[in-house]
Amino acid sequence: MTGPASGEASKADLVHRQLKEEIELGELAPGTPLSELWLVERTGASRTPVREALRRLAAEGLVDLVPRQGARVSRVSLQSVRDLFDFRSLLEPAAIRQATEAATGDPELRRVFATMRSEFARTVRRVPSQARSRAFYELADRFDWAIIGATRNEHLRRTISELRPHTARLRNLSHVDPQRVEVSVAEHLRMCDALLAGDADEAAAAMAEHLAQSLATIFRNLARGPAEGLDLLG
Amino acid sequence: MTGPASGEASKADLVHRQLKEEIELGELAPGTPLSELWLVERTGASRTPVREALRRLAAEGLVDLVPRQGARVSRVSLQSVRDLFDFRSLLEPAAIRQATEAATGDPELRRVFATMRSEFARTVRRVPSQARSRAFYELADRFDWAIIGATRNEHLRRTISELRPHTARLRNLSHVDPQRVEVSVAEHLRMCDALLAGDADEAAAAMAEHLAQSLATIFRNLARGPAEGLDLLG
DNA sequence: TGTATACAAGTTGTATACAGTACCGGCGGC
DNA sequence: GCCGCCGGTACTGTATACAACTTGTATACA
Repeated sequence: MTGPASGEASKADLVHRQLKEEIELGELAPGTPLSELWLVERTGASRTPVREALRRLAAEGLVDLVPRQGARVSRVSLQSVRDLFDFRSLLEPAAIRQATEAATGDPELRRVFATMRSEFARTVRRVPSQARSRAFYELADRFDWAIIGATRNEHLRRTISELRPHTARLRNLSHVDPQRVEVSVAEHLRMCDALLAGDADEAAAAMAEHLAQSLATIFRNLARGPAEGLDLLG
Repeated sequence: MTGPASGEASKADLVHRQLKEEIELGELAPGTPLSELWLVERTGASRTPVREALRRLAAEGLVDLVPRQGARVSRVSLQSVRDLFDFRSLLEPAAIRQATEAATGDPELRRVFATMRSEFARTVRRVPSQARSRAFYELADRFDWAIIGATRNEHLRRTISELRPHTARLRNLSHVDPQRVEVSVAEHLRMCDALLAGDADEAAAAMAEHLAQSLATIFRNLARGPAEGLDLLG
């Protein structure tokens, strides 16, 4: 077999997606060596698509590629976490600003966010605390994607999208803080309210606050508990 | 020959760099089809490194890659220009802000920018207007790189760097406006002064103003003159 | 014992052969 | 005359063979 069928995904796409997911979930821990031959055995594809997948992951920053030496799952340092959140704090407030403006003139989009707002509220009220964090993160993901989707600027959209796997990985590598979920729901409600009210400044401020709180929580947890899979370099 | 010598660049790197430069300079016009075989003939490398170079260029947005169809030099629309400058207006003020803060505590860095400031001033005073625009753009490039280099945040640095080829290409595809150069020098002087004075807000404002003026000039020129190599879709 | 060197294993970088698809032309039917 | 079918061509996607480099280890030597 050599060519992929008509509209289907190429093997390079499949390998790329699989590895990306495994890195996100932490199944492939930071620092894990990724030999091309090993991935060939593992995925069933040949070296060419494996190579392409690795290069793509390297471009996204999920893999560190040393020229004549090989690839490893990229490591996570305190500095990299700071950098990530600083950068998100620059981009995502701008994105929610654009989304707010887009929603102002688009009833359909408003409905989407209104629905999400009620879902956030329900998450706090009705979902048992056991399953709450999972439900919340799923919902928060959808919220983020809705923001991204409502972002007009192509570059902004792409750049934020490429940051998401890093954020997700960070969440999966560290422990979930149940208390954090409660507060984070409130932050999302604030964002929804501002967005639905058409108040772009307030929405942006709410997003900035949300990111600052997320970062603070991560750092608190790291200082307290063990840093599973994290390198404490910075 | 198969492996690259010790510290040398791989063929994929070479092809990538060569194509990037040709696209930047406009020698490969937007929309030009880039068949792998054609590039093999043209560069002397085999398909594997050529493929890798194409994928990399696609990731940078310099090439449009249609799955079973091939690659073309990416097209430039009015919308893409707007998007590019809107995005730069988000990133680069933040970058010069960081650079300003970095320079405050780093005499060596201050010296670099001080030197550049005087070079900008000299460009206006002494360089004959014939060679002025070339000298100016070279200097402006160095200025931009200095800003990028002084940027602490890894993501910010990388993202701005990836935007630069697009900006450069735009400049090379459109006609240079000698009047614009005069004004742009003044804008750069303002940025230098603010940076050296340690006034991050003013530096950021100056950068925003500079970008807005650049965009306005481009649009004015496009409305007036012919749009060489540009698709007027947006 | 410490250092330098040669060897071996494993890895990536590259070239190339093969398989399957999309596009383009001409031809026949309606 | 127009539309749909069909083959040829050129291309991409994939697999694999080969060459060169890097690293680690064992050995010889000072």
